[in-house]
Amino acid sequence: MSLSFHVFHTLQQRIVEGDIPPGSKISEPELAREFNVSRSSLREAIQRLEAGGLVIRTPNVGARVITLSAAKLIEIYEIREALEGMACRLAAERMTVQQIDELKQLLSDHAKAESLQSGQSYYQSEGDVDFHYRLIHGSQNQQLIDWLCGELYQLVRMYRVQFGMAGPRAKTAFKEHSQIVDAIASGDGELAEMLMRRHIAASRKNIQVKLQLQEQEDVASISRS
Amino acid sequence: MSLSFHVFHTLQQRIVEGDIPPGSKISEPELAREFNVSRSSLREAIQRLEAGGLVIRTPNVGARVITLSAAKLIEIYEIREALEGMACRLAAERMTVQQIDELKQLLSDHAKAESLQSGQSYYQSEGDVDFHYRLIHGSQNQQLIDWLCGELYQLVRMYRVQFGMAGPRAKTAFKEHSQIVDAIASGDGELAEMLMRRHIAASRKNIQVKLQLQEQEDVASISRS
DNA sequence: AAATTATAAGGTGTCGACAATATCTTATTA
DNA sequence: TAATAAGATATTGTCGACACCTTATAATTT
Repeated sequence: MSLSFHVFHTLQQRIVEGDIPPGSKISEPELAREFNVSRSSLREAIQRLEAGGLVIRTPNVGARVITLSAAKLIEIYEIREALEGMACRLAAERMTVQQIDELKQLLSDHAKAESLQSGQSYYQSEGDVDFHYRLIHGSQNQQLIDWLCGELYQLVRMYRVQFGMAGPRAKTAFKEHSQIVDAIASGDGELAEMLMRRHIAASRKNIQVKLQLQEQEDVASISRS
Repeated sequence: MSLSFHVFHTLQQRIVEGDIPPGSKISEPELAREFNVSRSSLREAIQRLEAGGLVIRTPNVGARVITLSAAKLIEIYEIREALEGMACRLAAERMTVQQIDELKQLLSDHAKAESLQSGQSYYQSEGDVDFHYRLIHGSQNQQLIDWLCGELYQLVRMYRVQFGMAGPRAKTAFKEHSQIVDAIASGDGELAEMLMRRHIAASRKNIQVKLQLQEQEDVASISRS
């Protein structure tokens, strides 16, 4: 496979997983040595990271990993609400009965896994992503699929890791997912969209209160010191 | 300014304006000679074009300008409906009175220009874009702004040029714009979003019937030959 | 003659090097 | 001592060159 692509892929993973922390300088010579590639290949990798919104390059200075903020996370969720809502509407109109059955299967698998493990680890990290992933593909809108499952997905993952989100919304989310599938199964695009939008908006609000609490803790710890 | 950026900008313009037609091969050596730059700089420009979705690169083969299709255009409008709808909702909640006044001013300017020129040239090509542009910025969602006014905007422009769209929707669109501004002025985000979605959906449907007609003509001309 | 293989040409991927710019260190001055 | 200026160092932007892969052309075979 292309050398620069391999470097890109590795760096993307490291950034998203927090191995290279937000705000870090991306040094071309240093990384070129580490990967044993020329700077040309490394620069191409960096450019892809920039295109994916994971790093920001300033002319004649270099690239830095993006810094995360609560405000930007909210922005992402606003976009997700609009886009995945639309994806859900289209999915309701376009998914085949077979695809819908597979979605139902996925959901019942989650139900079992949840009752078994009684934890959110499986559900939140794997199941939730899987569910949204399939639904987006059900929209059969390639541009939508590419963007949501590519660029935006990596950003969401990065925030999940950095802000440590597992959330106690597992059971609630499962119920919401079920309702969405029902709407899709009955071909009600309008309802499916509305439910998905509420689902994501609820997730956003959940995050907002959590972040506000964190902020208050930070303020408290500062005034304590 | 960065050399590669200049090349990128020029090529982007040529592609969008149709000067380099869809499906064309992008030859690195050829263009490097034309711009008097090294292949490195040119490759960086091509990569940006790829990131912007204007060209597609296949490994060890090279880059080609994207090919346009009715299906892809519909996809874009589905995305715009969702995203600009959301932008409109946010704008209604967040725009200052001054910004809203400017928007009203813009609209009345359009009204004058329309009655004066009695044509759609000014309105459709400049006014429509201007209106949507301002509204999107009103959302104050930076990610949304970047994507809609950057990547997606260029794609829309490219389709407009290639498919020759001016449309007799000037008067209708103006009325719809007015309603949207009214909703924003009264701070009704829900209504503003709905109106914007209808506005874009109507535009999409308008395009769809036009494309269908073109297709029929094409079929007819083939059977005639 | 058509299909297949071998050869030649052209293009892309990758590399190391140099020039221009930015950053850090040291010396100077108020 | 703090701020500024000058120099040294490191990093980025750009270039030309080479190796590998793809594509076009010519030769061979059935």
